[in-house]
Amino acid sequence: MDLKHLRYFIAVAEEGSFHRAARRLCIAQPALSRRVRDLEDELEVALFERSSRGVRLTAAGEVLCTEARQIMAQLETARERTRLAAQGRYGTVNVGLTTVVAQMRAAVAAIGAAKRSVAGVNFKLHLVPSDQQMGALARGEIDLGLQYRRPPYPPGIAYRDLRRDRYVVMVARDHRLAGRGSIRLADLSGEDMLFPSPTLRPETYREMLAACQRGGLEPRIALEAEGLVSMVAEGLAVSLYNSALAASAAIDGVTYLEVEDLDIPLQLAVAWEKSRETPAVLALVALLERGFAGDRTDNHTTREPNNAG
Amino acid sequence: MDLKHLRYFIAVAEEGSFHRAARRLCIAQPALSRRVRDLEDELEVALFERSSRGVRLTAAGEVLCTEARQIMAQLETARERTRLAAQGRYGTVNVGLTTVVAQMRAAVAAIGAAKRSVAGVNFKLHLVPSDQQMGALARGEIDLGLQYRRPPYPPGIAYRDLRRDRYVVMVARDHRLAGRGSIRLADLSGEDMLFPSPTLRPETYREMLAACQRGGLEPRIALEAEGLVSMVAEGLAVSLYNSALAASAAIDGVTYLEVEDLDIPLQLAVAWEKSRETPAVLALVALLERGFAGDRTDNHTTREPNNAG
DNA sequence: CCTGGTTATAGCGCTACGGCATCGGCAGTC
DNA sequence: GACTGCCGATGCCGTAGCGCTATAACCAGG
Repeated sequence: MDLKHLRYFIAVAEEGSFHRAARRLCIAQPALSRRVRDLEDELEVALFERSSRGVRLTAAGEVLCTEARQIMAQLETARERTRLAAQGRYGTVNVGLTTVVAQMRAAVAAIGAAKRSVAGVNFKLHLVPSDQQMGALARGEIDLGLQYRRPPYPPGIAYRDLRRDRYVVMVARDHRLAGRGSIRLADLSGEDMLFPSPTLRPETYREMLAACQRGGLEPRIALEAEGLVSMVAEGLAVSLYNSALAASAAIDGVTYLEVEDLDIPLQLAVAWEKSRETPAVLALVALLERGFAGDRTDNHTTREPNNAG
Repeated sequence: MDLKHLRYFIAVAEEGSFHRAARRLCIAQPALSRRVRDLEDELEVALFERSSRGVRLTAAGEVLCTEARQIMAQLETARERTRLAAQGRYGTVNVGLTTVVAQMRAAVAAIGAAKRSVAGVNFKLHLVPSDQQMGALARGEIDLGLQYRRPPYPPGIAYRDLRRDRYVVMVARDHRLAGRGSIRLADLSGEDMLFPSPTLRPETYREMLAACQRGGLEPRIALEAEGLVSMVAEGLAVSLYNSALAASAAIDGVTYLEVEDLDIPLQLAVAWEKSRETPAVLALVALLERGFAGDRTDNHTTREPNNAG
């Protein structure tokens, strides 16, 4: 079954005549007769009742006619959508984000804005851990990755830094340090700590350990895990925490403290593979940049008030 | 855009490799490369990112792939439905009925039963006056006609008689003849009558007039129209009426009487064009025959009680 | 009976497609 | 670092499908 055959068939059905249809299609009538006959032979179904003064659709022909019209329409939309997709104005953009980013209002808001502003493009979100995002980008599993990461990036990957955050320390509300507002690393001596895992996140682990030691702190690692607020609330440990999430994570029983001498920047960035850079991707990048424009730099200096009780 | 191209494209997309796709399609790899390139040239869009170790869909390719798959699926259903339609197990059967038939429970019930029993077939009803049904059948506007009619039928038309009815006389409830149960034509002398129109229904008119004259009645024609029950109720005229509808038409203020010496049979029949006879048509015919099996013959002898008060 | 309309059939030429042989690029291996 | 496989692209040739013209067969209306 060839599309040309269907086109021809529709023309004959609409004109009710091989002659007129042939004229409309700009081909000769015999050729048209043959092609329609071919279609009937292939389907083993009579599509027209022929008479000496024109043709009429059979019941089967009637059905095929509506079906064929639908197929033609769908073909047209396929063409259209493919073209739009090439311009990044249609299709699906797969966005990978870490659990931390997924909890950030600004990031989610920017994606929502993109969805509305780039009509026809569906942004599909996937939770992808930081350490897997570059691989996922390379394999094409995601088109865009949102994570906390600093250069270097692998070759072929483009990125934009969006915003810098800092580490704070999350402690139980009745902890001896609660209410201090800000501390130094050395103040955490003797505390059980939640700490990045050296196997899951070796870079972060090394960096963090080095920073602690620079600040005169040999951390006592209670658990190689992060973000377990309930453990902090129970007073089982203190935990380093992303300042961007500290306020929203400050559930009952915990509060957070600034750390004056912890100088590890947390860089939120968006990355994509240059070869898969489409207008839709760039649009989302631009929206993200705009969404985070207010807090591009580390806002150590403009610290917001501690919301601890 | 050729279906063959789309098939090829889908194969390459699914296999992620021209070589493997070519093997699956049983063609050589170079031919496949060319055809996919043709498709890309036509759409002016890159569908694959080629590398020395395989290919990967671009965003546009991703979109076209899902679209193409849908088109293929729809093509398959088109094939399927066309075949089914040829067997009369799919599609639309246009049924023409007169207003009188449309008021008959048994006819409507049979069509409903057909709708349920022949899944996939949609029975579409059209009100078509008796005198236009043969033309509509010939022009293919309807596939099946239900009307009161006796042979002869035009050539090429098949039919089945379904049931015979008779004429009764509808009179106002306070009419001098009301309560008589049955009368003779001569009893209607001097009555104003509703009578078939000689222009709209010449056959019926002639037949009816002849029958009246045979019965010794020279009808006084008040209006060339039928079925105007409210006129009868107001006592402005009496009217001949189809016995099948007399009971249901006996609204407040009217009743009906048998006419002993009016021997014009009312033959309910279903007709169709032999050349457009499909299993769906035959199925509906069979269901209609079954639905009317109980009253195939004129039931003059088994007259049901007059429901007039 | 002829004329003008319809669709179907026959024979010819071109285009598009598929086949084979080969080239060029990249990765893993010895 | 050359070698070997595996990949997609390119060049060239034969063929099958499609459209063309000419013509037949059929039917209705003048």
